[in-house]
Amino acid sequence: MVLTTRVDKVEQRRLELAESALRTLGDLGYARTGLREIAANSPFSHGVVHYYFHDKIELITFCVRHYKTICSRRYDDAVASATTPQGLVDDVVAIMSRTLLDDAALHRLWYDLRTQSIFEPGLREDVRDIDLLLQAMVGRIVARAVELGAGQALVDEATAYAAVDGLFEQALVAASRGDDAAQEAATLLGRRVAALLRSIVA
Amino acid sequence: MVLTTRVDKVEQRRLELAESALRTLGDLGYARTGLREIAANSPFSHGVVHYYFHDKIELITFCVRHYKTICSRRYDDAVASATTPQGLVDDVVAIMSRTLLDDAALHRLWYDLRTQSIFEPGLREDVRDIDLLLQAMVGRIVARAVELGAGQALVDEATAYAAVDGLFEQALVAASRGDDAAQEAATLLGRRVAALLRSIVA
DNA sequence: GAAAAATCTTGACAACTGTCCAGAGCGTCC
DNA sequence: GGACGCTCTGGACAGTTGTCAAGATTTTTC
Repeated sequence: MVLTTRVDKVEQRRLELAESALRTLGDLGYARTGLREIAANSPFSHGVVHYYFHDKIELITFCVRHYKTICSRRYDDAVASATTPQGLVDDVVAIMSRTLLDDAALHRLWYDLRTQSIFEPGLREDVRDIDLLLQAMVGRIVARAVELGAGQALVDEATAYAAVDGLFEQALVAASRGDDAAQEAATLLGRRVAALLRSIVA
Repeated sequence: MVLTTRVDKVEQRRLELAESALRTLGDLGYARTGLREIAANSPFSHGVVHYYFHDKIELITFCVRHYKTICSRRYDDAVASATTPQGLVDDVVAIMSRTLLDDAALHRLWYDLRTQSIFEPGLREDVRDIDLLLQAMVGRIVARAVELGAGQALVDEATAYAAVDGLFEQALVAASRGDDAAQEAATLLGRRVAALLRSIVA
């Protein structure tokens, strides 16, 4: 596709800047991330940010929206291909432990921005959208476990999501203490999510 | 106790400033809270902060330590006085829903600072201490439920804490959307924590 | 009551922030 | 070739930040 309209090129630049912003936010956190730092992690100078985005908030919002396209379908293959409840839990837990280690910056960014949304109303709607997407993701896992005969769901979708999410955030905080701690956190996360899932669908 | 040593007075000033910092941080969030704003919410001027604290980090750290003395014993009475598993869960859930509404700023601050600790190593140890304290708090609730004949614990203490904490954070984020949303979040939180507790100790 | 010490205010500093803008560089079209 | 529009740079702006220090004020000590 050589034919790139002007609109396409603009959208591509916005994506480039968003990727750079995601990297920077995941590294430094929202409180310490400035527009210049984001631009420094991109091929452009700091002025260009305001050429493609009206606001800092608009850029961050764009980032958060971009994030959801990366995350929310992560377990779909495992859900589709599982044949036993045991196998489903094993696969899900393996993916979760791996993404904790591989995509740590992305996850750090997500929890940071979700917390920021408490103080910054401009972020709330987008954060809420993603939360619902992630909740549906967990819901599909639970529903599939029920379908495979693991039992019945003892809590609703929102409760299951919040509980699993709590475990993931706990692991992410623990993983920030260093490489060894991250490895251990990933192992514990796997065990704990498995135990929890078996408790809430039985 | 009229006899106040010099050390006592210093400690009292540090507490006053910490209280003001807790208020400000809970209102504005870590990213938007400056030393001048903290001082403005206290009877002192901004320069005095560096008279009692070497650093901004030292002040924040002191705040976090102060926070733990407020929070970690919140459910002890309910745990001690409960006579049935049902009654225990009801009491705990009632306290939790109430503190979500009454101490929202304090809880906002806690989740904000815990996330900041991912990016700011200077906060990690204190945050970890509090996390362990809160975990023990949840552990006492679960252990008491078992003691009262609710069944056996299906997950370990850390898992139970992370799951309940996930529900609480979910409710806090939802509560930030306004007064009506906060009321609904408190109700849902109660129902969900009760359902979760009954699932993990059965 | 004077001297000394502790406490607090005020203003300054360098560094940083988000935002904006004048102009340079560029390719495209008449 | 000249004019035009899109893209990007780099600097400037007003405001904020954490930090510090000189001096005023209060409290303590002798």
